[in-house]
Amino acid sequence: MNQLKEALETLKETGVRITPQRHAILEYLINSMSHPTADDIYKALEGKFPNMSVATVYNNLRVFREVGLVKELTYGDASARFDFVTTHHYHVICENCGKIVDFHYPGLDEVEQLASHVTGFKVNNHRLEIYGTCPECTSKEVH
Amino acid sequence: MNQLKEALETLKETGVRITPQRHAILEYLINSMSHPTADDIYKALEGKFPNMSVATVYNNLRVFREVGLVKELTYGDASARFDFVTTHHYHVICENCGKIVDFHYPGLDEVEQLASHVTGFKVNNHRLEIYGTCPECTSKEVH
DNA sequence: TAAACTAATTATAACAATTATAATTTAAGA
DNA sequence: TCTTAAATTATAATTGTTATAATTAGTTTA
Repeated sequence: MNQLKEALETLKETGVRITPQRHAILEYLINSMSHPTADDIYKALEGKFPNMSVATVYNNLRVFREVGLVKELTYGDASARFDFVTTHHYHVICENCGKIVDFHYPGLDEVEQLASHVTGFKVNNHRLEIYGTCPECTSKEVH
Repeated sequence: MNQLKEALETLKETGVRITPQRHAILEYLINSMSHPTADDIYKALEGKFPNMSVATVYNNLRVFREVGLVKELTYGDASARFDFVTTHHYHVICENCGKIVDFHYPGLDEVEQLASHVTGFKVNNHRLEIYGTCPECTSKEVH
C-alpha cells in the first residue's frame, strides 16, 4: 500500500531532500498508471508549478532512478519514458499507437542465471518487452 | 551461410534498390560482429565513401529495419545501436563499459503467448536484455 | 531564532542524435 | 540510350537531454 509514503521514506533514508517538486513528480508517477515522458510530467505539473523548469523534472527523475524508485524505458523513436518501480513486470507495447501495458510474469530468474553462467557477467537485472498490436488498433485495421 | 547475399536478395524482393552505400552498410553490419551506432558505420565507411552523408546511413538503416534486416536497439544514455537480424538472440549488457554480448536462449514463445492471451494484443516479437557487469569490469572493481 | 551552509531550482545556453528539405545524382527499366 | 523514380548529398532544423551559473530554499548549528 501507500507507495508515495514508502517512496518518501526511501528518499529520507538515502538523504535526498523532499521538495514540493519532487513530491509532486513522485505523486504523478505513482498515480498516473501510465508511462509518462519527462515532458508529460512537466506539462502535467505546469498548473501547480508555473515556474518549474524542465531541467528539474529531468534532474529529479535521474535522482529517483539512482535510488531505485524509477526505471527509465527507452524505445527507438520516442523520448524516454519513466516507470515507477513496483513489482517486477514487463511491458507489452503496441507498435501502432505506442500504448504500453504492464504484464506480470514470474520467474525469468533462470535466464539471468544462465546468462551469467555463459557470459561470465555479474547479472543485476533484466528487461523484457513484447511488441505487437493492441486490440484497439487491430480492430481499426483495414481488411 | 552467406548472409550478405541473402540480405541483398531480400532487398531485391522488396523492391529496394541496391546502391554501393547500401551494400557497404550491410556488409559492415554483417562483418562487424559488434552493435555499431549510425556514427560508427559512418566513420567506418568514410574511407570508401568520402562524400557519404550521415543522413544516408540513417535513411538506409531505417530502410533495412523496415524490411526486417536490422534491429534497432536503444538504451538510456547512448545513441541507438543497430544489429543485423540473424537468429533470435538476446543481449547481455555491461552497465559499466557498455559492452554488448549476444546470448542465445531458446523458447520464450510461451511468454509471447501468455502476454497475448492476457492483454489481447496481437504479438509480433519480443526483446530481452540482461544487465550486469562484465568479467573485465568486475575484475577492475576496487574492493 | 538567526546565521551559515549545502542542496535544489530556475533560466538559459549548449549539445548531440536524428530528421526534414531541396537540389543533384544515380540506378534500373522501356 | 533515355526516362523516370528513387537515392544521395549538403545543409538546416528539430528535439530530447544535459551543463552552467545565478538564485532560492532547506537544514544545521550557534
